[in-house]
Amino acid sequence: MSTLKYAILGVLSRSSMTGYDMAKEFETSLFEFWNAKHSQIYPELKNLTAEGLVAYDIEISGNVLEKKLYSITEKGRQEFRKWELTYHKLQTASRDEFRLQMYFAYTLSPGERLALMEARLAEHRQKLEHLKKKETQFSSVPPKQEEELMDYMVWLGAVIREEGNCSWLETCIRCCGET
Amino acid sequence: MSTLKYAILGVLSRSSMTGYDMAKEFETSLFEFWNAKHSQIYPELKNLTAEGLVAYDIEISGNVLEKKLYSITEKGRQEFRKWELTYHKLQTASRDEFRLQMYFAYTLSPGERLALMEARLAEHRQKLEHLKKKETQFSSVPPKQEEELMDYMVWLGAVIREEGNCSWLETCIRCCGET
DNA sequence: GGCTACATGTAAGCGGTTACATGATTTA
DNA sequence: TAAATCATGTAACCGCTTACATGTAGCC
Repeated sequence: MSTLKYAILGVLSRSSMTGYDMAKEFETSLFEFWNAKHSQIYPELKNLTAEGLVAYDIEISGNVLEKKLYSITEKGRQEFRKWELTYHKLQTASRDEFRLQMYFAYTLSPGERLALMEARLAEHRQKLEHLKKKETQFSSVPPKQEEELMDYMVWLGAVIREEGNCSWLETCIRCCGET
Repeated sequence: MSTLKYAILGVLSRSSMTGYDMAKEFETSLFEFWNAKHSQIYPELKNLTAEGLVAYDIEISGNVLEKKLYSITEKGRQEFRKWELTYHKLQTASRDEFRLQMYFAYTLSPGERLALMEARLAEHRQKLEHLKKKETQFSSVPPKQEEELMDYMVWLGAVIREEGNCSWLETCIRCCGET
């Protein structure tokens, strides 16, 4: 069973929602480590329903619009817990176009190389800044409540990753300057 | 044009080789930031040949075996340089099953959570150790020669990434211990 | 002679993106 | 009443993985 299915089960284990809401959930809360568009979510929800891992109630919004409010079933919770307990080995590093470009950047002049790295650093710094603004959403650091603690941990993971990206590029830029 | 094509052009800009050699090159030198199997490489080389960006000479190995030794063409070099000079914006964060699992780990007991994180930390520490062993391959730190300098930079990027992963997990584990 | 590595391809299938398609509800 | 958002789907396509398929060369 693909990871997307577990992502959906996980989201539904937090709270019931429509496919539409779920697409927004991926865009907002999960975007740092997973993503899925509605075109992938709707068919997957259909499959999960067929497998009995989720179920939906139809809610009427306004006069005629039928919304499908999905919930996780007991069978779904069991299946999800099995995945959640399984340790999944580290996969091969994900594709990174920028690092690929850097690897071949010996063909560029120091100035051309520097321009790419400065642009990248600016983006990572902006992302880091954006992440740090979110720190205030936590009641304490680290939070005591379990659900919030995990939110904090993945947030911290993103912060540390961005700090690493920044310090890497800063070092690279310093190296370039010596040339 | 997909990134794989530029990866291939980049590899061939370093030195001419067969599709088979290239698959090994991806497995060894590039695996930290890109990957491609021979089943993807051969068709792509065919396309690139049709586009006139690469060309091959047939070499006879032994008595009958025909090897295709691929080289980048001048047109290929131009096309590659254009890509190499282009700044490509930061994409949405790549999918990370472990972080997804952590996000939902509030459903687990502290002990169950800890087991996952300890296992992960062990893998990252091992990878970091493995990376650090490669430091000796550089003539100096940082290297003066351009090609080696870029090898060093991507290596450093991998080291910093792994150090970040380790320190993130160490913090997470410490947090768990306080619960 | 047998095993491993070299060498080149194709086919099926999966996960994901982009685009197509439709219509209701809410808000300005 | 127009625009933005809510809401649900399908279709075509792309990049990549796994498996299928074949045969040669070098080494023990």
